[in-house]
Amino acid sequence: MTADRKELAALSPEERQAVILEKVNAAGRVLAAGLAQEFGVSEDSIRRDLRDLSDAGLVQRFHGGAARLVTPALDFHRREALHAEEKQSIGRAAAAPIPDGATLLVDSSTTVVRFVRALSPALSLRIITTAVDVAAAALDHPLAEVVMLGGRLGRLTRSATGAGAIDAIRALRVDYCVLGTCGIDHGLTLRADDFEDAHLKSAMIRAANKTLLLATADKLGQAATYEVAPIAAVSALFTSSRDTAILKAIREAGVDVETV
Amino acid sequence: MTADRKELAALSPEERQAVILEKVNAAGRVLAAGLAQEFGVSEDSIRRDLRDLSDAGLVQRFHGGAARLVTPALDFHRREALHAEEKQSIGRAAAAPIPDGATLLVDSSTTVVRFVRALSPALSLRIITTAVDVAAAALDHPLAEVVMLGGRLGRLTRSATGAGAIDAIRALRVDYCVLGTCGIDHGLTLRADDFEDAHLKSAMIRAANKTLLLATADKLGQAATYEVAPIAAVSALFTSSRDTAILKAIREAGVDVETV
DNA sequence: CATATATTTGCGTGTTTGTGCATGATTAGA
DNA sequence: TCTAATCATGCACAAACACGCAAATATATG
Repeated sequence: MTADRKELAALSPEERQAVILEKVNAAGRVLAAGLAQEFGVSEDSIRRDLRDLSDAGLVQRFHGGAARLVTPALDFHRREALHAEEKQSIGRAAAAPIPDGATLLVDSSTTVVRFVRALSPALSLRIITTAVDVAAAALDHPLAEVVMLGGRLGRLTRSATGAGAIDAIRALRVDYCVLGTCGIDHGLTLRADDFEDAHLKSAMIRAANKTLLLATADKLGQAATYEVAPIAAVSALFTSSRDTAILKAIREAGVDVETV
Repeated sequence: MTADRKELAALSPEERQAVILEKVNAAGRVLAAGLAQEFGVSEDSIRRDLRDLSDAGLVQRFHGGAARLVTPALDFHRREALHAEEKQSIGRAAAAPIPDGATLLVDSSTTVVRFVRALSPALSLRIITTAVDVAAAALDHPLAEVVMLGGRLGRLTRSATGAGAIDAIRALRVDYCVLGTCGIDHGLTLRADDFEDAHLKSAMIRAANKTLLLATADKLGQAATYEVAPIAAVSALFTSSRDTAILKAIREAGVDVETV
């Protein structure tokens, strides 16, 4: 949305790099030659930008351009296999208190996929999601009604993004919002590079009566630049972390913390 | 080095290796010659890729290609592949003529999933679908932009239904519509019980410049109650059927029939 | 306002990487 | 064994790259 260019107005390197980073995360990969033409600068400047972004650890370079850090190919399944047991038990714990007839709004993450799989088959549920993998898992549930929110799919999250999805969420009113992707510091945080997702998640939280947060141990204390919501917006946190200091602080914010 | 250098977007070696690794793990084994053709590079480059992957301990090489390092306990993907070599070759045949830069509107079926997997990784495509499994497969394609149309998901087709999806399709204008679920009699037919899907499919056909129909042998001559469109609405039929009588009739309706 | 300093940019130079082709070596299969 | 296919190695070429330098621009300071 910010890509509006005034044809000849020269952008500062910072601005340009911000736009490039956005493009990389949206498209998966960009070519130096194409960027040079788009911005009306030489390829050298683009290369300098790419090097800066690479040094900052935000993109991965290759000959001809740059790509997103985590390539889509080495993918979801690999991440899912990582810390599988931990995610499994978090998912199980979070699924336990879900009552019959509930409507759930579920974001995209490997942990919430476990959560969906752990939901009792005896429950009649309504599961709404933007993520293809969550939708696929939810369809295996015998009684769930599954609604997929559409849009352009992000390669990394394998989930819908953009204004369409956000608008659809704004029109919703659900019992539970189930999140698994956020880092937790003083609030729920996301890396700045997917700031579109941040809007999506805060819309999800607003649409829900209660917000459940599922977080593996590595998520706690992970400060990221973009704050989606204050920690008090969360109703309950399910985590494998044993970091008593942080957990105590979260409890004192009024969050029901359950460790597994 | 003159001649027409490929206009196709060249993948970096890293990206190519990631895709190859995926293919190896999905298919069990790959052939160097086939990969070279798919990626539009020489066999030498493929061999270098395979050597790198082998050095990294990710695949096992053999003369002619490479194989998965550890064969997982019988996978349900494997069962599907074994049972449906027919679908595989139909998908491959239908994928072959798709040009670079095309926009595809894809319906839900196991056959079109094969089609999506068979699309050359060297192509820049835009894949729009209502089916979660198609979306998941499309996200593995390195250059595709994937758009998921939202809505309530049907349990059987694992795909969006309803007025929302139909409206979204009405607003589209695409190059190819790829269908795999219809029966074929005198026209494209669907069982009466999913008449909502019939509306969806006819909207998809109307949105497209060309309609490709992928049909396993059992689909031909299968009369069902609801007619989605006349057979002449189809541009090309890819099928494993050898039923000369029906195929002749279809050809005479102006459809380009290709048997595999 | 003028000058000094810093930043950014484009171009030239040499270096690295990726690729394809040629030439032998190796292997699978008859 | 023999034969054809596959493979490794060396080489050449083009594309992409990093580095240094000078001109242009922006920013700061007296």
